[in-house]
Amino acid sequence: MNKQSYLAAAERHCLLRGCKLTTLRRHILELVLEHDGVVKAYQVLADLQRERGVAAPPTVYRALDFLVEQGLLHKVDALNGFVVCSHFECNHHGLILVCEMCGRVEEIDASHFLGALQEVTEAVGFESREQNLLLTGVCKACHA
Amino acid sequence: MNKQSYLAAAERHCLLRGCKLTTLRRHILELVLEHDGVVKAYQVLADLQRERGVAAPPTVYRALDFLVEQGLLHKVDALNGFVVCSHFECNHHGLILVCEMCGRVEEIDASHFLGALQEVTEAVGFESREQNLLLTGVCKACHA
DNA sequence: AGGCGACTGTTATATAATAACATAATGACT
DNA sequence: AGTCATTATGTTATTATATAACAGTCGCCT
Ligand SMILES: [Zn+2]
Ligand SMILES: [Zn+2]
Ligand SMILES: [Zn+2]
Ligand SMILES: [Zn+2]
Repeated sequence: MNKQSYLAAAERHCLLRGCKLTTLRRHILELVLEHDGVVKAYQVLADLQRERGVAAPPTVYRALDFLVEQGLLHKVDALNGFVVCSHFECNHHGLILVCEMCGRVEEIDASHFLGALQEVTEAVGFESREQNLLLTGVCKACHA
Repeated sequence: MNKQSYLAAAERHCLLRGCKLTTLRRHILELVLEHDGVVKAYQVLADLQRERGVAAPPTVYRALDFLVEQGLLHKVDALNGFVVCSHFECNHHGLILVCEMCGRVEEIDASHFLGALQEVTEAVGFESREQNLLLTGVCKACHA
């Protein structure tokens, strides 16, 4: 999926959810899309400043939080970063693999697995919030 | 397991692994043990300062990193915190459930799951580093 | 027009983590 | 014991990450 159609789909996705992908939010989503893999908030901030002049952290964080909330991005806690979700339309349960060396991200479907996981947690009365699990490690390429 | 026997076991554990639980590291482990659930580095720092006078961040971070490396603590990325591992001696694959509301932590064994998980990731050539998985959500008590 | 709710701008600050270098303690070897 | 390498700790400064708080703007409804 190229960037233009991704952005169009993202816009539809937000509308369906009753909220708006504003110019700013869309801009920031574009900036994230420019990168491969994990992107950091302050990197996005720098990009934004380069393109638009002055900008402050809250501007970026608010937009990123919005995008995460809408499922367009996933937050990568282990790296203080964000990654694009490439299949936000299906109600997926993804397993996100982040390479510690190159920063590349691979999101694989693990619905069956995470369903089973949910059973385990529910057995102890725990209601899990996230539907996307994240693992850090070393990818195929870097692992050689 | 009470604190004294935990600390003794921790000391043995380190020796077996060919490194030392020094006075400082032990002290910081004790400070973590004082709390329930997730503890933050700067909280430990404050505790240390209260007990010992002056102390700086690197002192705490180095000790915490050591303890994580030895498997005595787990790092909770999602909350920038640390939790005690209560069964570091068995070669466990734990699933750590962190309550977003109260901060309490429950570590349940999920070896069979994580074994299956490993198979999935290996299928795409990814070598996962962590053996302990973390989920955030809402615990039984807070969930009512 | 007026008021409301959302989004955004702006300034300041809080929180988390590390770099870089200095000093001290430990242990191996002669 | 004395030398030397290694590890651990102290110290200062800085970088990185994230949020609070308030002010202004804009579209929309009445
Ligand atoms: Zn996804
Ligand atoms: Zn890689
Ligand atoms: Zn554990
Ligand atoms: Zn709770």
